[in-house]
Amino acid sequence: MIDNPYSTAVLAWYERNARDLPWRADGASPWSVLVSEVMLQQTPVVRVLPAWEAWMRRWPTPADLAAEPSGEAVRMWNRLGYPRRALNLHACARTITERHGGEVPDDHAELLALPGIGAYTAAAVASFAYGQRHAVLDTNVRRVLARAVTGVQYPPKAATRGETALAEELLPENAPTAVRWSVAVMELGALVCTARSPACADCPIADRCAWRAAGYPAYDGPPRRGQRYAGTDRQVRGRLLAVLRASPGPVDKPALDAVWDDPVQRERALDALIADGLVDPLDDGRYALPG
DNA sequence: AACACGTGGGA
DNA sequence: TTCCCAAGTGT
Repeated sequence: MIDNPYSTAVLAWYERNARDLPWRADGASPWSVLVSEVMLQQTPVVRVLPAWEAWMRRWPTPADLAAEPSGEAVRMWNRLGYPRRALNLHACARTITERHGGEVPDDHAELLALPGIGAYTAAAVASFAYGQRHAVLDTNVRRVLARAVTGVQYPPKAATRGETALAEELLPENAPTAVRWSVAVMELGALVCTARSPACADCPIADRCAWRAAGYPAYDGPPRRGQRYAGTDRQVRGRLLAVLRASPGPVDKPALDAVWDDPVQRERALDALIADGLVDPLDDGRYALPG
């Protein structure tokens, strides 16, 4: 049975080229899949691998993490980036423990209600942890579909209804096949149909690729300006949190003041971290990771 | 609907 | 060096 014009070739390619990632192993728990998906939000696989191993070794179940203060999750997060994801995971663990009997929910809507779990992650966990049929639309899938089907170099900056409709239309009917298709397209985007230099010679669907057929027209949309980092509040927040993570206990204000010259920006960043729940201001004037 | 939100590696 | 990008989410 042919589900879409690409499925046979893509599934066969995945069969031979899938990476051996631990969260794809047969025995991988739903919790371990959820943790991997959150860590992989905007963070490359190679950097997630060791962090995931350490995290799962320390907190094999949601209850294990729920029993700890949130600051331990932030500390364990180390330099993965976007540390509020650590807070989200901790909050997920508490909710799962208190309201879902300690089991990661298998219902898409319940997953979506968890903190830090959006459209992509809910679909990914329902698919990869529970074998359900959902359109999984991440940056890899969006790029592959933009090229192979739509014939353009890059998808729009934000996912559109049209992209979601297309992904659902291409999704195989049979649930296990749909799951396989989803992970296979993601893998194709990650390994072959990459953003900068796609390896079209290795692509199983190059002969049906609309972008290739059109002669690889260059992206012509509005300039996609990257976000600057140096000098931003984000950089200051990063430095502040690095000091807290490196210290086994609370730190004095001067230790934090030392990371950035501009006091206005420094205070603004610290206040924001406190508001976000990533830093705890103690009564004695010192600061700590949240308890 | 833009924008904020970390970090590091490759070209 | 600078810029782009990496399994996004929340506001």
